[in-house]
Amino acid sequence: MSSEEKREVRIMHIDLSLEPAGDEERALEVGREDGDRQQEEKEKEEGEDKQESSNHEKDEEEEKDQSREKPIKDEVSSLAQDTVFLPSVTSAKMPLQLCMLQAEMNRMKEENKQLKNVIDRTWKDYRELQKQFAGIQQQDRYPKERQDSISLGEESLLERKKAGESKEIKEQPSMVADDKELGLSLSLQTYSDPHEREDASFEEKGKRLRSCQPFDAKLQTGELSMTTSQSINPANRKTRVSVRARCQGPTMNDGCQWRKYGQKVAKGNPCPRAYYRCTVAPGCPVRKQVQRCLEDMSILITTYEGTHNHPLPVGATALASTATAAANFTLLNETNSSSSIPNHPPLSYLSPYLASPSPRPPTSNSFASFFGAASSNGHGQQQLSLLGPMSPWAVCSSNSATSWLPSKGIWNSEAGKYSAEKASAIAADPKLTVTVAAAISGATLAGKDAESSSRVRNHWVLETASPH
DNA sequence: CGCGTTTGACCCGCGC
DNA sequence: GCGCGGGTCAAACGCG
Repeated sequence: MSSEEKREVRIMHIDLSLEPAGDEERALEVGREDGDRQQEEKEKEEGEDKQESSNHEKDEEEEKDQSREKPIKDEVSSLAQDTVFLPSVTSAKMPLQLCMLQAEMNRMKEENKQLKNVIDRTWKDYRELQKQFAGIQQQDRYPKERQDSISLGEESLLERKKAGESKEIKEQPSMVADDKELGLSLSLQTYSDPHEREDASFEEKGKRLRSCQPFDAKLQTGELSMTTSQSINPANRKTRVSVRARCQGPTMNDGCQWRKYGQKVAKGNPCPRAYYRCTVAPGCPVRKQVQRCLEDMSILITTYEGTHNHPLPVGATALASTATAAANFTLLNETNSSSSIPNHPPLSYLSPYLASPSPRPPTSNSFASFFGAASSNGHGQQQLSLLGPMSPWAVCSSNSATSWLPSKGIWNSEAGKYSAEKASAIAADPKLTVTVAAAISGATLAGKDAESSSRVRNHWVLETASPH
């Protein structure tokens, strides 16, 4: 072992960071280090036996003796020097010194053990609390939930949630924080009755604003994820897309230019809601509302409304594409299930150039594996889970992070028979394939300055409400 | 000076 | 009819 390596070992031993992520690794390192140190001690002793002392060397020892009386932090650095230069040092006083060193080492080992115990206890408590929290949330919000999903080689959040409830949380508490899981969901709703739209849309919106819902647990633990919800009102041809994003800045940078025209404090949320108008082109009817989530101020809820009357910047195209995908999904399903709405309005809330309300007959299942699965609750609401790696595509002014939270009580046991059918039908729509792919690639583009984009995993949920 | 933001007033729909 | 709440308007203000 080289002197540099030995010095590094010393430094690592001193580092007793309480970071949970590297706990086990650090423990291993400490173990290895202890082994190394024992080896070093043996080497020391051997070196002592072999070498005779000289006056010059005695001087060195005396200097070292003096250094022993220095504070511990000085001693630690001198320990490294001891280790490095020991082979050339011999002394009759060495055994005493070694005893002192070993005593010190033992003391530090004890300290390490105690700290490790503290960390372990803290983690146990944390896991227990997380388990309880997940259980409570499940009881409160998803009493009869059923979720289907197909993973893309990566385990679905929903799947994990379904299979092990809080198993993941229980067994891998650091996973959520470590993986920086990125979730994207598209929530898309259509209403034949304006009142129904108002009620359902705003009620749901209100619920989402008031509470951050189950997946927010992940958000709160540092997950990067995104939520998009879209509601379409055939009556007034308006599209609403809601995007949840963890964002430090006042607004999300979605690629468009916006001008603020109002601000209001909405009931139930002390955080003011800001109103923006698109200024990319004069007369563009698109507006957006921006409001912080009540329960997690770091989450920004942005709701877009209307259709752009101009081409979009690249950054906005990604978002638009994803929204269009959601819109197309609804169209497809409505068409397949003999929709009561014969002619759909342009569905892209962001751009008419991206809207493509022309579903095609299923020709391929190749995309089915990308999408998780679609299901229905038998009340006209459908949800599609999809998974895929991507980078954050809506970039906050500071960084990007996004998240999604499913609406309440979406799933039920009747969903199964819809799932395969719809997943393949959706998958068969080339336009959807293209738009989602565009969203993903655009995401990478738009989110290039987002942190940790290489490690993120995504969870998408597409949710629709058919006007039956 | 132009543009964007702020903020109080106003409008409108809804429920009682 | 009245009150409430959400959404919008527009004058005032700030900034580059």
